[in-house]
Amino acid sequence: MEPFPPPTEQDEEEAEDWLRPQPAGGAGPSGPSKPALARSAAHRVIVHMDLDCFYAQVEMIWNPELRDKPLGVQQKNLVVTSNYEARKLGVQKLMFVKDAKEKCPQLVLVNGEDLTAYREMSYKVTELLGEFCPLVERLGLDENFVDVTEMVEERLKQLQQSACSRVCVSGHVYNNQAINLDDTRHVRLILGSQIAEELREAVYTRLGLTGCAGVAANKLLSKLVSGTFKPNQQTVLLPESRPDLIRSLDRIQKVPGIGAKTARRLEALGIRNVCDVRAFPSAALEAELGAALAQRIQKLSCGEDESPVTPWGPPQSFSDEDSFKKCSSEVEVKEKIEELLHNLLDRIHKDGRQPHTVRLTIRQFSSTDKWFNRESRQCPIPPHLIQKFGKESSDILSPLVDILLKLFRKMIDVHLPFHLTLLSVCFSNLKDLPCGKKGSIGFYLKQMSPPAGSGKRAREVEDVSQEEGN
DNA sequence: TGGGGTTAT
DNA sequence: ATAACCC
Repeated sequence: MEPFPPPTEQDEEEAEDWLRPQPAGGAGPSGPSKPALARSAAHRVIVHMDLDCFYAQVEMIWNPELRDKPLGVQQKNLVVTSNYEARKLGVQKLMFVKDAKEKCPQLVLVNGEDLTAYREMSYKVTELLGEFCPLVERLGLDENFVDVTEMVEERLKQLQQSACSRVCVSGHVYNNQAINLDDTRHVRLILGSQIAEELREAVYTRLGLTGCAGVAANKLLSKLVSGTFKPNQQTVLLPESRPDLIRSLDRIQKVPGIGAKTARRLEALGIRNVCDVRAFPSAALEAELGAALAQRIQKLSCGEDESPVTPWGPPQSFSDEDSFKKCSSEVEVKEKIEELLHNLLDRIHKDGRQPHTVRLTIRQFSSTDKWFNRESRQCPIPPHLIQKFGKESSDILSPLVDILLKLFRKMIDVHLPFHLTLLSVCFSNLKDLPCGKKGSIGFYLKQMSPPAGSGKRAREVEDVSQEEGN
C-alpha cells in the first residue's frame, strides 16, 4: 500500500515513526520517492496550529455585526470562549456567566451548545491543511498537528541546488535565539516556519480564521511553543532553546499528557515542576505510577516525544449530550433521548457510515464528588437496525429508543427515586457500507456557507436566568 | 464548570 | 466499562 524504501544499514537506527505506514487517511509520501534523502532526516519538523478563540471566531463569521463587540460563547452557565474584545475586558475562558456579566455588562452572548457549525468549520480546517501535506492530526476542534518533514526536505534540496542561501524565518524565534545557517537543523526549522506561515495564510484567506502556530522537532515542543505569542502569531523553537522552553513549565500539569490525576499523584511525591520530575529517581517513580506512565512522563519532562502525527480521517464516534439541573422520571429520560437521537441520526446519515455499537451515559446527582460520577452501558446494534441507517426511514428511531431505555434500566432502578444531571448517547464502531465504491477517501466535506444576509441566527441569548428541567 | 473527542487498561 | 487524557 505504501512505497516503502528497501532497508539499508543506516535504516536500523534511524527508522523513525513517521516513516512507517500510517493507518488511515491515505497518508503517504507523495511524489517521486527519494529514499536516501528521506532517511537522512534525523529531525522531524512539526507544526502545531491552534485557532484563536475558535467558537467565537466562527460566530463572528456567521454574524459579522458581532465583530467589534465583546462576545462570549455560552454553554449552560459557562462562558466557554470569548473573543479578544471580551478578553481585554476581563472575560476569560470557562468563566461563569454571572461573573462575566459582572466584569463586562456589555458582553454579548451567543449560545454554543450545538457544536454543529464549529465541527463543520473544524473539519474544513483539517481538510485544508491536508491539501498541503497528508500528515494532519486533529486535537479537539481547534488544534491540528502537521508533520511537514517531507515538504521541508524538498525545499531544502531546492535550496541547496539554487546556490543562493537566503532563507528568512517567518514569525518569532523562541527566546529570540540567533539563527545559525550552517546548522541544517536550524535551516529545516526555518523552512518549517515558512510553511507554517503559508498554512496560516491559507486558513485565513480561504476560511477567514486566524490562529497561532508553533514549529519544532516534535509534537510536544511544537504545541508548547505555539502559545508563546498569542493572537494570530507564530513561533519556532530552535534546539538550543529547548531547555528554556521546558523549564518555563512551572507546573507539571502544563505538560500535555499529564492531567489532573497524575499531577496530584506527582505532587504527593513532592514533584511540582519538570525539574523535580527529572531529579526524581526513575525506579521510585516507576514503583509509584507503573513503568509505562513513569517513563512517558520522564521523557515528556525532557521535551522528548516520539509519537507520530497520526491522521484519523473521519470521526470514530458520534455523540451528543445534554446536561441539566434535574431529570427524575422515565418519561423525561425518554424525551431527552429522543432529542439526542434526532441530532445524531442526522449526523450519521450525512456521514454515510453505519455504527455497530450504541452507548448510553448518565451522570447522577451527588453533592460530594460534584462531577465525574458518570456511568455507561453499551451494546451491539441489531443487524436489521444497522441496515436502516442509510435510509431516511424514521422507524429506526423508536427501536433505538427502546434499546437505550433498556440500557438505562441496567443502571437505574426506575422504581426508586433518581436524579440525573446528564444524558449522553454515543454511536461508535463505525463501518463503511458493504457496497464499497463511493465511500473511499477525500475525507469529509459538507456544503454549508454563512447565511449572508438572511438575518442573524436567532441564537443570541438575552436572558440568562432561565433554568432547565424542573 | 460544557459538549464533545481519543487511547489505554 | 471505566479511567485517563485532550480541547
